[in-house]
Amino acid sequence: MPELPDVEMLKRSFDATSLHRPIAEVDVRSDAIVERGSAGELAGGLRGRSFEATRRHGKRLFAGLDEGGALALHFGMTGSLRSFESTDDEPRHTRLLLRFERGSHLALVMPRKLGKVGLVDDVDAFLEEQRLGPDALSEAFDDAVFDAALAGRRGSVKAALMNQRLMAGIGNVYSDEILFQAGLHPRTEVPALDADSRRRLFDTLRWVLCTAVDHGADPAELEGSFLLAHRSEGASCPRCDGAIRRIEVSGRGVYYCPACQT
DNA sequence: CCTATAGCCTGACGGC
DNA sequence: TGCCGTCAGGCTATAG
Repeated sequence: MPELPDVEMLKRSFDATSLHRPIAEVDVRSDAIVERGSAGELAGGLRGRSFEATRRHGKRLFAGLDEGGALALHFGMTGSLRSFESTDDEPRHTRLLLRFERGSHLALVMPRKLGKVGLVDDVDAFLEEQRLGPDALSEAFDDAVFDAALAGRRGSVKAALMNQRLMAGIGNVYSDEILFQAGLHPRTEVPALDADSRRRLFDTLRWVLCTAVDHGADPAELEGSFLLAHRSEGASCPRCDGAIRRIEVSGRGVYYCPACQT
């Protein structure tokens, strides 16, 4: 699930359920997903604290703590958050469980343990250390920055869009969506784009991400003109009704419409 | 700098 | 029903 629009939704639900409540109990169920310190240190650093505000950067979510520092969340391929009241409602595959005072719980649910959680002192320093590019929906990421990110690249446009060091937030699904909306074939190479098409690609990228966020990153809500809900071999193209195809590009499954994307 | 590949993990799904 | 292969919305390390 978790690319930029999805993580934005997770941020909103975090904000709605889990701010300004002292954390009474921390249960780390999987040591494997803890980074920068041990499970014990993570639990110790959270217990008694409360979250004051969250910040999203690309696919990452940071929950700032009342006495400084932040909990950094990375959702991997299958991570999400669930808030619930009764212990009986704890979801399957809970890897980190927080119990707040006054009863409510927050679970980091992650069937495949490909994500990470950890404590960071300073979010900006962490982003720099990880060498993450600008968030793809931030003000700082304008068409000039996009152009600069692509300058001198030899590989595919898709790989560039998904490169978190160039721009943060786009993964396999949304890169497919952007290419579909831009009418570009998934194997299009960066040097094949002139200034005009780069500009159009940038506008498309912003439009796709904004629209996805506005519609709750929900495939059902984006049904109309989006490829998102048609990611299977032979599905019908939402634009031309032709057959969607699946090909392999650098080890990832790519869905596209051979008629619309040339 | 860039690509391709394997690996990390686990579950869902389809075919036999 | 059971077993097996394939696929899955991320990312890193490695080799070329």
